[in-house]
Amino acid sequence: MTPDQLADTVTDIIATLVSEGAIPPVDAPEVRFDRPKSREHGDYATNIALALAKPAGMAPRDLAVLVARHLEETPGVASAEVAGPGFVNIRLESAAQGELARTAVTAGNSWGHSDALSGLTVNVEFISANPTGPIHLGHTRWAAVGDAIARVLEAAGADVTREFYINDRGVQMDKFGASLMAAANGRPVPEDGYHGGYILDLAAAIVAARPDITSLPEDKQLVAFREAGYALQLTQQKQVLGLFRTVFDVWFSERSLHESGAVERGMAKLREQGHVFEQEGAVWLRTTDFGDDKDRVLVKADGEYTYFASDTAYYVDKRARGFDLSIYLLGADHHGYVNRLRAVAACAGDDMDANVEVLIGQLVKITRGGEEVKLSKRAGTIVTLDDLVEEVGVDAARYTLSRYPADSPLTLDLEDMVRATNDNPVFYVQYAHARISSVLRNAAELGIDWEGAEFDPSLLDHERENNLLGMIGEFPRVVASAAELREPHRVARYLEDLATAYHRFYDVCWVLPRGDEELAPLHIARLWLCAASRQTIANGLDLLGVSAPERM
RNA sequence: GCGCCCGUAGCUCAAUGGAUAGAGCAACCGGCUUCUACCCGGUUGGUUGGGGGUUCGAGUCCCUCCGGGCGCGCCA
Repeated sequence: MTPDQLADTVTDIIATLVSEGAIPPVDAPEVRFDRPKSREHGDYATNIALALAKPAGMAPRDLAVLVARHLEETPGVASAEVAGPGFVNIRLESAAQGELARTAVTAGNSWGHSDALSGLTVNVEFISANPTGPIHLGHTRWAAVGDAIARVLEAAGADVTREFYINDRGVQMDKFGASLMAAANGRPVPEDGYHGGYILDLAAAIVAARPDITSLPEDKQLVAFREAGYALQLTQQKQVLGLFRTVFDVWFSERSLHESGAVERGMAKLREQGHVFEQEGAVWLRTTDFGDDKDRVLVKADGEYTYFASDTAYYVDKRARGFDLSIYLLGADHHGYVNRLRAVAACAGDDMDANVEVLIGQLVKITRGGEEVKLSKRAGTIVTLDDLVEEVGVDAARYTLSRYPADSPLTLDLEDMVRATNDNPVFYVQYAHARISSVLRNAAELGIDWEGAEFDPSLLDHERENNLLGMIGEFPRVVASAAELREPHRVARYLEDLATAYHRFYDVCWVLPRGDEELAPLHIARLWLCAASRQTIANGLDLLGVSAPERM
């Protein structure tokens, strides 16, 4: 029996109580069953009586007694007790609890998935780095978290598109080209250019592929370097992100917005909605109509489109492509964009609460041996995604970056990440998976067909088995809340607890027959529990883009 | 100056208004003559930055102060 089924049961009980006149008709709050921190409080607990007390005008404990009395009659429920100010604590019969193992194994790779967001078409845009340098650690948090958000949304049934917006237009591109040209000609890179060592490598690669490039006139040469560098850099970004298992469905070029007429279409859409005005020779969008602190310029007095014009066109284009919800993942240094992006949606005639969502993530502070490393592309002191993967591996990097809520500031020490490899929780979780895999391999070698054998879930009544089953039962709700809150770190934290529950079980409960011991129903039941644990860990790791090894 | 985010154990961080604020690391003590010890058990460690408020209940919500980060262009 799952906690959600318990909740449904209580919803029915409340409806019954209302129809019997035991409690006044009220809008009942959503029923939730949680796993209490202390097992003395049972397998599950609900605060529904406390939440219902005020609207019903009754004492919480009186309500709790009514609910508990009905719950005790529910099949699978061993006991229901009222505790504290009005909590209802439930104990399940071990058979009802043990059924969770069958549920998880039967569901397989879709265990934990739901249809909570089915029908929702979501565009998740993240990283969106300039194509003027490698993906660095500042972007890497989003490479891990953005992809994990996409994965949990998919698990909740949403139709998700991962999108990378390429800022390939504007003065930064020209500075990039100028830097490459200077480097190729043995001249110092301009003060406001890009100074990383990668510029020299890129310049050399460009010259090698096209030796005559440096004999072009300066203006043509700059464009040639810019375009060649852009192509190489973009390819490199795609390749590195692919290595990191973050694969984008769409790489969207800012230039293409201008070339395809999308900018004009976006402007037309905004004009149609009546939020565009002209002042002092410039064209403005009245974003202050929707909570922005100042209006924004779309077209400068000199006739040039602003970057903001691209942003608005991009949003309108996303809508035209059929996305119900556009999620933007931005760094804290862009939090000033939140109001204007929301206002853009509203100016386009959309609902800024429903159609757009801006998630702000704090920046990652990088230290090396306790000393801060400044991530400056221009100063050339960057730590790239490439470096990180090479040093710690994809699994450790992805996991470490996605086990913290994105809105909490994070300090990572590079030396720690390398040295503390064995202490990284990702290995703890993966080890549990490998350990279970080993047990199941051994079972197969012993010729035990646990899947085909009779499974008696009531045999799983050991305290550690009960605890492990309870953890497994939480998985679908963890996934659902991770999707709903856009917080995939919940999956990681959950997996650590689940791994602990498994290791504790394993420590005390022997799974396979020993020596010439005969195969008993308990062995079978425990193998089901192992298989359910493994399936849950594997599915959870997959949501984070982390591998689930069979051996370690 | 205005705005947003943050402040939890020595360190890095959890905790969807719920019961005694939890993990990992670090420190100390213990556990493998049968399924992976990358594991398990135990001990030490807190005025959740300070103060006030809201309520059955606040780390969580509101006000205020302190401290830190970031943002406030017809730049991109």
